[in-house]
Amino acid sequence: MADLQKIYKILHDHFGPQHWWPADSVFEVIVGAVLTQNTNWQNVSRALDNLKEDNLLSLPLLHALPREVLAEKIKPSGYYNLKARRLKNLLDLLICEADPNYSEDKILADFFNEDTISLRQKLLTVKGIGPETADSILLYAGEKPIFVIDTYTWRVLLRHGLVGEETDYTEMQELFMTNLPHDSRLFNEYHALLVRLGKEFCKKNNPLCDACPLHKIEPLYV
DNA sequence: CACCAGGCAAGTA
DNA sequence: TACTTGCATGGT
Repeated sequence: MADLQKIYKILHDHFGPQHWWPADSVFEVIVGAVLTQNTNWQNVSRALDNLKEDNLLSLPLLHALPREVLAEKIKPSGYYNLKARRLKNLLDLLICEADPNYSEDKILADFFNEDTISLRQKLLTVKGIGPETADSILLYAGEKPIFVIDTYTWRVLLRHGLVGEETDYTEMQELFMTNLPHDSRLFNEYHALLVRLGKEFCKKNNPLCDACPLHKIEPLYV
């Protein structure tokens, strides 16, 4: 079994650390997690810049901002009406349990001060937050040891014969989480490396090529 | 012009 | 349950 540790080493040796998630604050990670749904990061970055220009990138301010105004600000990220609603739903969750006198940092620290499973289920109740967005928030904002699966991850695993077409999100997540130590820094770097590999070598209509660092790893038996 | 990008929920049969 | 469709901007 070509173990996942070995694949990690290959990727890390090849690409080096990826420094994810690019953001200036925990709150920015959370907002970015919603904005990046089915959208490239460059467009998300523009949307975040719009919010920063107006000094709106804070939990209380965004929560108070009318949805229509928020939608205009995040336009470059695409699906802006939808994402404005989804963000609002998420902000409601973060605010509703919090003491209004607390700072953003305190509110978020309190929010993440709970076990990962409960938090994940809570996030998944929010309309517009699915498994990937929830896990991204848990891992990259909350530093919880949970593995994020995205289309790049799926495509990389599929192309290299590590999983079958029918493998779903949960199965792939379990594959990583039962075969690796539950370390948030490892999961952070590993997922970022898989995305990096996907962008460079596993784009949607690109064939496998010899230059891919995983070109000849052994099949993985689950 | 077509196709793609760090998904998700709602609709249909 | 298992597909399909809507959402939308900006880069290649």
